[in-house]
Amino acid sequence: MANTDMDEPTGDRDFVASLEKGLAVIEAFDASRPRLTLTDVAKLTGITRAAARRYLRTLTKLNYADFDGRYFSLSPRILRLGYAYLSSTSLSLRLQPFLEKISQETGESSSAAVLDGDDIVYIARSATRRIMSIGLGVGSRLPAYCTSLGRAILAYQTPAEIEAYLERVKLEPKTPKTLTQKSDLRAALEAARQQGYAMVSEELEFGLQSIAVPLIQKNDKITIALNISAQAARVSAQEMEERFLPTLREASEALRYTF
Amino acid sequence: MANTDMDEPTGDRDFVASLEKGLAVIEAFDASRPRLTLTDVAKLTGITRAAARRYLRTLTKLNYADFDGRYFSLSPRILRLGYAYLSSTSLSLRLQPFLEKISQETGESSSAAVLDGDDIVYIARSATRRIMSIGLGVGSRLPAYCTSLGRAILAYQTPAEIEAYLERVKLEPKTPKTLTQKSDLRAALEAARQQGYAMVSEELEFGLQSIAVPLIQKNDKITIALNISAQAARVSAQEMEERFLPTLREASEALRYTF
DNA sequence: CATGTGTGTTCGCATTGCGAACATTGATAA
DNA sequence: TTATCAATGTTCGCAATGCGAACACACATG
Repeated sequence: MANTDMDEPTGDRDFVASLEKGLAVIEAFDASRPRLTLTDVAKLTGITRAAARRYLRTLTKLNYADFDGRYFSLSPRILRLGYAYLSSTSLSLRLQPFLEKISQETGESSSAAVLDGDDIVYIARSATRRIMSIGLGVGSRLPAYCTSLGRAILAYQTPAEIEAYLERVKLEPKTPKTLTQKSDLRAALEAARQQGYAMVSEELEFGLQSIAVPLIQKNDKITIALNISAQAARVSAQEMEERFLPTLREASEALRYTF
Repeated sequence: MANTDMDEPTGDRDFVASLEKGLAVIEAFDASRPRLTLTDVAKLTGITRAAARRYLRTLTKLNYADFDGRYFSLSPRILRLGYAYLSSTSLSLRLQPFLEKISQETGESSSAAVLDGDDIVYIARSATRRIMSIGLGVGSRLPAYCTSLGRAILAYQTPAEIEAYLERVKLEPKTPKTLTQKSDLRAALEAARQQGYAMVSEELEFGLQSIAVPLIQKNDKITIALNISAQAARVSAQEMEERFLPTLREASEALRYTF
């Protein structure tokens, strides 16, 4: 995920380009690239090898990264950065009891996520059982277009924001059921907005079904949603709507205006 | 948490001081300080107001922070930084199934944590029910000295590392039962090392009891531990040892050398 | 209304971080 | 085994970036 917009001169004397590059270096690491040489990081971020070397050595010196003589890897201290956000908003802390209650009442997994760019990020989760092949802990991110959480949030953005999103998003099929036509996604978002919830059946992953509602924050802002997920083979869409939607709405209502 | 060691000239031309300051700015935010002015950040980090202003504006421009005209706050994008670590190590992903199995078998909450400095950081968790007053999601941190996870890891550090840790740690009492004598903690760590597990009863929080075992990583390194927590009123220490320890040991054995 | 304090901003300048050139290492071909 | 080449890591002269003292502004207080 090379951050090529670093090349754009901002002409802004208040901008600290070194911080931008440093953060890009951190984000160069991911599941497919857990250990990187300085040349790897230079290629992924578009900065020179000399610069990559300086940032990596700085991160190592500050204990945010480890070095084994050739490869760099991130260290647990990096979690302080994400924790700074989670603790500062207390999102997890305040949402968790509601998600656990939902899980307990429905016997299914429940999550909350926030929209960040074109992705949703999980900020709290209560899992009764494992129904997905990928682990979804706090901090995990998924594309918004094919998740009920993403659609429940996107549906409440301004028409201009929705159109801008539809224009730039690439609707990659995750399953044969994934909506890949932008007109279809636009209609699904409009429907979600009308009915006050979003339902996604096997668009993200085969066998997975989920329903989500938006959480109305202060100033009627909406960037958070709550959901319930279940296996499509065990729970039909109609059951989700009849059994789970009231529970979600109750939780959302209790949390209205508290964020 | 002012980072005053930034004032030390490192004389190191490979060190990027701007990155150090930028990361310190991010870490200035926490639960007690979710929204800060640039003057607040300057005070907390020890940098000038002008510098604080540049870093905060840079973070805002990169969408890592928000600005309302006077106050700055972190944005969800910051979670990408912690996610870079979690996804790169796949720790949560690989540990989660084991913790869920432990939770299912024992009916109690199970967690995994990694040692980072003098704290433990939660990296995976399976909670059957809420038994603590504080939420403990991934990224949460607790002091190592009064947690079973912390002791299960500390017990396996080198004697020099343990002595260095005992010298610098401040054993603040969290409850009347917290060990506050360093000789007592040293003995508890030695006992944990001998018996292969650590047990903590109501030292972190009243009514909370937990048992943890270390996870032996590659090269016989130990920086991760697994635990089970329960309410002291419901489960005695002896029950934990008899019923829960085998389950933990089994999981730890299955994961031996895989990290 | 004047003064003092706290907070935010500017711009001349020095230090910091840059990257071209060099050094080292490892792979490959003869 | 040796020479050559490519890839990767490192250095240091230098200019651009980030610094902070001084200034500007806003608000509180007497």
